[in-house]
Amino acid sequence: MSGESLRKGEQTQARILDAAYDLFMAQGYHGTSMRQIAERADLTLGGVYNHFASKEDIWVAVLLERHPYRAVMPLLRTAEGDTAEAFVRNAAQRLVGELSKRKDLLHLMFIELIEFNGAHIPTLYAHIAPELLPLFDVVSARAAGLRPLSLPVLARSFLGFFFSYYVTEALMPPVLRALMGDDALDAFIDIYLHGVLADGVARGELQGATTWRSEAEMHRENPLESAQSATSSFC
Amino acid sequence: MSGESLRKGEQTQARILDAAYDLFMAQGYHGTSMRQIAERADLTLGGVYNHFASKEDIWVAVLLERHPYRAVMPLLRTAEGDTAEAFVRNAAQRLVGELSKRKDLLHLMFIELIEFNGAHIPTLYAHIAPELLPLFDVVSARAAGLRPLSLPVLARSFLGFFFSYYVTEALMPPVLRALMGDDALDAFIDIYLHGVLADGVARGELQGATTWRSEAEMHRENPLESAQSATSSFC
DNA sequence: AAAATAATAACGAACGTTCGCTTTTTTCTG
DNA sequence: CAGAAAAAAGCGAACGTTCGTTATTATTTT
Repeated sequence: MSGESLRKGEQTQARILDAAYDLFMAQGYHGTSMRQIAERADLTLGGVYNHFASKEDIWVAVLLERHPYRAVMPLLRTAEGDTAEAFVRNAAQRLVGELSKRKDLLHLMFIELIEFNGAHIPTLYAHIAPELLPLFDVVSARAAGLRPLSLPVLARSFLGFFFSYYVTEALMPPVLRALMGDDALDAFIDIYLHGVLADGVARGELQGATTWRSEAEMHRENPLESAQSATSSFC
Repeated sequence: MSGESLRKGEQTQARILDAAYDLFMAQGYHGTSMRQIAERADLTLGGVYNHFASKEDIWVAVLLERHPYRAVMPLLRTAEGDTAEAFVRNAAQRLVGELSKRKDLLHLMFIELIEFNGAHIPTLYAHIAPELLPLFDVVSARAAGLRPLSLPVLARSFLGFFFSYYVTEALMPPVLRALMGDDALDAFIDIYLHGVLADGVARGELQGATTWRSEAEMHRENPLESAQSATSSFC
């Protein structure tokens, strides 16, 4: 019962981080107490302090160990597709797929931003910087099919565009999300690849091409009734 | 000294909301105490409770009164431009301009999401639903120049894409942001209008067209050194 | 036997909220 | 317009609870 197994203390430490992660995600940092962490880790309050000196130390450990880059970067690094379009499609689907499976991933960063004003972000980036650069190489290998945008612009627009898929998922009124249907991601990818303008169209099939004009006209016909029905479905 | 002026209690109530808003933005909901709110509103702790029954009531009042839609929707409703492209450009510049001037706008929604799990979002949308629909009409009037995407997809991609401009502004390592330069927004708009693919290019000048390939190759030459220099600039 | 880990109990401080009282403001009335 | 009556607003202290943290003591693991 030794050798490859973790030492007792390391197991407990991992249990504390597990408990803290779950609670932070559900209630935020200030909304979570040390007593809750201790109880969920099957430990007494005092016992926790044998492994972490403070509550904030627990947060930093959680942040460094569970930050979303850790989960997202391998997905992007191994994305498939020879052409730029196929690669972007695959990478976007992987990214959003993972984000929607694990809605907590970005949550961690938002807690850091909101409750700490990003005070630990420099520490975080110092921790993951070595993993960032190989990612650039993957993108640059497919650069031939892309317009000559700068690498930071590309990275930021790609991540931002599909991160926003997650954010709007949470922020949008349910009734609007329902109108969007299940192929919303395909429509997002399409916009990212080809833009919203109609000028250079005729690039093949367009998913998400619905009867939206008639919807809008319906709104114009009787805006008040639409507003009221929308209002009621919000609640 | 009466008539058009506010009653005394309403002034104080507004002062409480001002104070609470500032503190919530800086420290989050759970990170802010009623005593801090009282002090910043030049009031005693007990006095606050003459105007709000609880701390959470203050939060809801702040959320309903200061939510970003209130500031953003008039900007979009009065955006100019006859063609779809001109309109999108103008609307995006207005949106991001306002977001970067007032970095707190989205913060409010994130606090709601993180510290309350969005418990008040239905209330919020019930509150602003009547303002949402006129916005749809504005977009549908310019629909001719856009590809036939559904209205919700258009709304979500537009807001999401440029909201993400704000989010990545806060999340990205400073060294990457610096690489992007000041014309990053123009590049964002361009991507939203025309996409990232090179297939339908030759649409005129392209801002942000830098020597990014050489940068990437520099990284490939000596990845470790780049990583270390990047690491050091993070801190 | 030594070192690491856990439990117990307690600390002072801060939390949201309530209370009784005084002062100010508004409204009613002559 | 004055002044009393009513209502609203503000104060200061205290409530009971929970917070993060820390000693001290007991129990396991090495």
